[in-house]
Amino acid sequence: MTQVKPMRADARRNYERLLKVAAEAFAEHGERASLDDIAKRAGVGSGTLYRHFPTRQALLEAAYVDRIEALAVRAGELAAELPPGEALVEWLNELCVGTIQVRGMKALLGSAVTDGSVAAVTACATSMKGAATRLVEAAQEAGALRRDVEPIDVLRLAHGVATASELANGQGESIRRYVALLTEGLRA
Amino acid sequence: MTQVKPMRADARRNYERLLKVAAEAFAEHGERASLDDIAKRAGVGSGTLYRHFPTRQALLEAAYVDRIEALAVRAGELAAELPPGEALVEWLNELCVGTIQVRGMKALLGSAVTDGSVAAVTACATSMKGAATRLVEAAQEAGALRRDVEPIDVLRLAHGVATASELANGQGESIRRYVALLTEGLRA
DNA sequence: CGATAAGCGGGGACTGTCTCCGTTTAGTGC
DNA sequence: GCACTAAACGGAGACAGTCCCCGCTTATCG
Repeated sequence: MTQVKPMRADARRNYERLLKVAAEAFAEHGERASLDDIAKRAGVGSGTLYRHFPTRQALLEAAYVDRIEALAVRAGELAAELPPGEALVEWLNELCVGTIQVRGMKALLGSAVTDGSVAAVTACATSMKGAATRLVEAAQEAGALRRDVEPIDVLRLAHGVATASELANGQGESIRRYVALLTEGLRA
Repeated sequence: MTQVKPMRADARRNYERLLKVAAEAFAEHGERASLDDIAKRAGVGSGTLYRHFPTRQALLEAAYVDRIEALAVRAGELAAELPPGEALVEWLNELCVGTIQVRGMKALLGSAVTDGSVAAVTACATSMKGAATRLVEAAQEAGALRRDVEPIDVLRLAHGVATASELANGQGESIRRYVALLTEGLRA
């Protein structure tokens, strides 16, 4: 997983600058921020950007891995603090909020749970699925969640709920209301 | 609503050809089909396309109004055939299926229920909201639907569910399962 | 049949993606 | 220090898409 050969100093510098600039750009302009523009703002040529990150997906993922990891960690914390059913509900809430608040993350999380996409097996997809699986299984064991749903279903539905709240443009606390509706439907 | 002055014959011909070609193109390539390409395939210049349909939205809407109207009509039929609660559930099913099966329609329906968009007041948005309002109110009166949801919420959630099923790429009858989960959560 | 305004259409400016390849430079052994 | 080499750079340019502008064409009407 880690670098076999250490990167050259200039390469590493550019890589890091790109990541920083990309996170800003995606936050500012959403997932469709101009890549050449990101390269320009990072003070590198577009060739350099595309060498480090062959696809928009790759850059998006690299820019947000830490946030994804944080969500996965959060799943563990909630599992330790709350009863299984509540832990799942609370995590879904935080997941949806994150999906919407951090512009650009929605596209990333969406592709992470898309079936049939080649890019399906990525680091963040694995993290998310792992976290969801633990919470879902615990909730099912505790009898707080119907047994006919898979972790991936829960992730997809969360993505759907985030999409729905997005349509409401944050009107009337829609995220919490919609998540509540979802968890109502998921209850055993 | 109707044309104040009748269109010139050539204008009407082009308008109609564009509509036909656009429906095909959107069905084939999704909502992002190239507009210049549609113009070319219809045998007109791009200027002509943009004059008739100033935005992609406008073309999308014009190409699919009939399908939207059909859905609205279907709402009426279901309301007459089934008890209020079931009518709503069945309609949501058909709505979601349509949203996914007809490529390009998702974008249109999505923007129809987006809050804060300038394009919000369009013919298809009005139809959808009307149909949803009737079904939702009837279901609430019959005690089959929670009273704390608005018709627009239902439409948005349906859109979310369609998005979720789309992520599953039609695997395992996901549409019906997800709609069932949604309606479970919506029950009074 | 002409006049005329409605309508046409494609050239071109612009923005974005992504590749290719000549040039630069970090790292290494001496 | 110095020279060598492979790694890395960067930006020009091919390509695709959007959208506007404006000189030309043509349907329609008196």
